[in-house]
Amino acid sequence: MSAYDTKTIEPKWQKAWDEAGTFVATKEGGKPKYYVLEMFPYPSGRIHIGHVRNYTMGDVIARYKLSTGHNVLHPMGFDAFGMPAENAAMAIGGHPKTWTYENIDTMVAQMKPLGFGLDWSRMFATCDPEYYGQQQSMFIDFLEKGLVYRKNATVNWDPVDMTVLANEQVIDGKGWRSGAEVVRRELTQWFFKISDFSEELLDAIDGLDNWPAKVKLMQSNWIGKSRGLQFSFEGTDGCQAIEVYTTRPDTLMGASFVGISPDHPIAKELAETNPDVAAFRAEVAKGGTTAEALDKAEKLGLDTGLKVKHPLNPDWVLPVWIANFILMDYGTGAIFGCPAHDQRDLDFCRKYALPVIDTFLAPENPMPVRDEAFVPPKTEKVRWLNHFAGLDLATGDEAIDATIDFAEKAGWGKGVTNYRLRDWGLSRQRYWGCPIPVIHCDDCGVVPEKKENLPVELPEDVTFDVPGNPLDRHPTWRDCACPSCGKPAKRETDTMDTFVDSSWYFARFTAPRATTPTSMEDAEYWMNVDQYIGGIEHAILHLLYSRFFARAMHICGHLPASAIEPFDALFTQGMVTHAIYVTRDENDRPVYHFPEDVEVHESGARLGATGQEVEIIPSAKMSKSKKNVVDPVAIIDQYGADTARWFVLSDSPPERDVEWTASGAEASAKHLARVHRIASEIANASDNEGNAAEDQDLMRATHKAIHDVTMGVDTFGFNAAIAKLYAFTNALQKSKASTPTKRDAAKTLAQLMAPFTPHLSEEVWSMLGGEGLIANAQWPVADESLLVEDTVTLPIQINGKRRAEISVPKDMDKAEVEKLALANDAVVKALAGGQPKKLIVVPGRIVNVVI
RNA sequence: GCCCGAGUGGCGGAAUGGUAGACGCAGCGGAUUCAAAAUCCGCCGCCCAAAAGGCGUGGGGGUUCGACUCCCCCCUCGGGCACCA
Repeated sequence: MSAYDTKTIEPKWQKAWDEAGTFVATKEGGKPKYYVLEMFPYPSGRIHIGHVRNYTMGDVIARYKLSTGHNVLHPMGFDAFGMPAENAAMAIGGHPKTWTYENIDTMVAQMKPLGFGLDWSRMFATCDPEYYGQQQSMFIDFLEKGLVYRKNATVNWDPVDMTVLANEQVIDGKGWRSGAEVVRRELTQWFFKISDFSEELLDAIDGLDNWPAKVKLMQSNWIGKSRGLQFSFEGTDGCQAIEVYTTRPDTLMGASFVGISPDHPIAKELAETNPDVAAFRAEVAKGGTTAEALDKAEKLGLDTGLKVKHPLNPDWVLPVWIANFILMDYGTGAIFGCPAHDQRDLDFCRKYALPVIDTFLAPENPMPVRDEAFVPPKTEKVRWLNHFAGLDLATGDEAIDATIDFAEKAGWGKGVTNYRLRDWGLSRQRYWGCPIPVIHCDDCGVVPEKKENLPVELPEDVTFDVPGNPLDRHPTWRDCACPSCGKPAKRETDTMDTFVDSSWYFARFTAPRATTPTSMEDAEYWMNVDQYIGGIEHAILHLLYSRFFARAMHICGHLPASAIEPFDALFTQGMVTHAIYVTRDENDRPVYHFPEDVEVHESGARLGATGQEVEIIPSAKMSKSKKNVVDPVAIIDQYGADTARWFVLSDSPPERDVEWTASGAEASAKHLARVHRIASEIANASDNEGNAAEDQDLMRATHKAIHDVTMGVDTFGFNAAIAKLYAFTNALQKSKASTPTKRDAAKTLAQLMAPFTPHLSEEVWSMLGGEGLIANAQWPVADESLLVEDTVTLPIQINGKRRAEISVPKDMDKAEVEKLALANDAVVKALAGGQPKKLIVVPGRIVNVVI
């Protein structure tokens, strides 16, 4: 009997699949298609155990669908542009391109031994000029269709390094390298008009039936549709009118100030002549640009001295303040503050001694507001005080509607629908990204590059010894002739956000070598992605941008109308987490360490090499930059790919995060060896006559396993499917059935395991005389008649607590069950001669006696 | 700060509103062995000497004959917050 030797088995079957072209996607045979896609990886250097988990899930689906008669597309590529490559070039020298392609080679070499059923012939990286050239071509199409434009937007500016920083490069409001206080600065940047699609993107969420509800909810909230009132506060002498947007117009009588954003045109204008305003704007421009930073920053205001008139009473004037919590991008960049019914406004008014005016009170317990704003749900009735639209007892929602009506009729305001969703800024002042294919000409303005000159390739002769974008200081690349008039002009030196790269790769996989962005014929056949798998961290940005992009691509003729929602079903897998180990350098900046370099004891953790004490930060998503990654290569080396694949899907439900622990892989390896051993014994056993009852039992167990495992795979219950496979293996091992029945059962076991442990399954299949490759064998179908049990065990509860059980025929009628239950010892004892208050019989389920 | 999730034995976790803890790990006991590894068999939520019984799904309330599951409040942890990918 041969041992379970993964080092010979696994390469053998990988070669067999390769030679048979098992996983090369084709459109032939008139079979239904199935497109399964896992979010493609960033080539950080080496794969980690989270990648293995993610791609194994996709592979289980891909192999299962192949065996249920589908033409399967299961591709792989790399999201290869981005900051880490430039950081590596800065830190260790070399070129981002070299670093990136070497990483890709390494990762492919690590993925191949895992035996994923991928169509490697379709692989590409987004930094391939063939890919980003097509992206540039689409950018030009988008420009023609008015889907791209330029405007000013704020960036994190490092005044020492004289460069733009990413949010993650701003630590506590300071630049990560220079340590200088970051300031917000405006630059002219490129934007996609995603906001034109707000309503459509929101509406279409309803149709995403196979998306997780939480993702749909997150996207809805992100788009943030609101209805409110837009109107102007007339200025008094010297002040222009200020247009505001409010979602609570009903509280207008509670207004105590008008607030404008520090970036509001009026604030900017004032700053030119008023040094206090200029100083205030400079002060609040410190720190990062993130919503979180702005939200958490201390609320600061400055009285401009300007006054405006209340729209309902021209004698009532309100002061105009500049406040740092008002965003220029949302609404009109100006608000009125109603402290009685908004906690932030209340804090602001208490801080700056502005009045607080109640506009409504709780019907019972009508207490005026002191230090806590009164903000009941908008569906709750409240008592209005002198409401201008004549309301007395009404809900917030009713009051808002009535107010908008009132203002529209009176002609001083109009109801407006607003969205929180902002246009997508795609400009990046960095080298390692897709160049934006436009040229700036003094005479012609912004001119797109001619399509025949695409791709606009990145120049290779660049260095990263100076901060900033090397494209900016590369005259021979930057200087060019205007495509329109031929005069000397300059190329755009901004590159695209890497989210652009990942917003259409799924479409490119359908025709990865096409000389246009997509091929309609292939897109029509393969789109949509039937099952998309990726991390919940992409719930909003990547998935929303992709939904926008598919629409934009359709408008430009690159995708059929049927593909504007590109992902039919979405599954968000949990992350593999691990503690982070960190020490501090001489400047108190964090230095991260790999788990294998750290020795963890009960008393604490130390660096293996130096014994230096290490701080342990609780588990977080595995990330190369934090070095809390586990390399699967050692596990594959020691136990084989199937063990790694089996292990990452067993135990934890796929949607949940898992904390990585090294123990447990061995147990998986033992189980697979046991399956191999059982199968070998059965393969070598001579035919015999078992007894009929044993045969019947094993057949029932087999069909139960087919049913349960199929359901598990269909519903992403991989851990549950694996538990059933354990149970079935136990049943097979203990069975006294005849050899032919056992052989059939073992072949079925191999088939059911094949999506998870394809190499072992092929081996067992061939050992037992299975025909051809198990990868191509038809998935087994459960015989319903073998699934039903004749008798069922009914638990008997007394007052909801289980006290006994009875065994009854499956279809025994209710009255009979009641009789049996009342005759049960435990029930008789509990009743003590009395009558039950209530008797509940759920046929086939449970009996509950209420006493 | 705002939006979205998750929390069940020593551990990973199972459970259409119907027997809480399937399956696996660890642990304990046994068989086999000169011995060990491997393998096989059994036990295994907590309290109680055991039985009977009681308690038990992050905490507190509620709905229900019956709640891990539904509702309300709270705690802790995780994800996202538009330039990490």
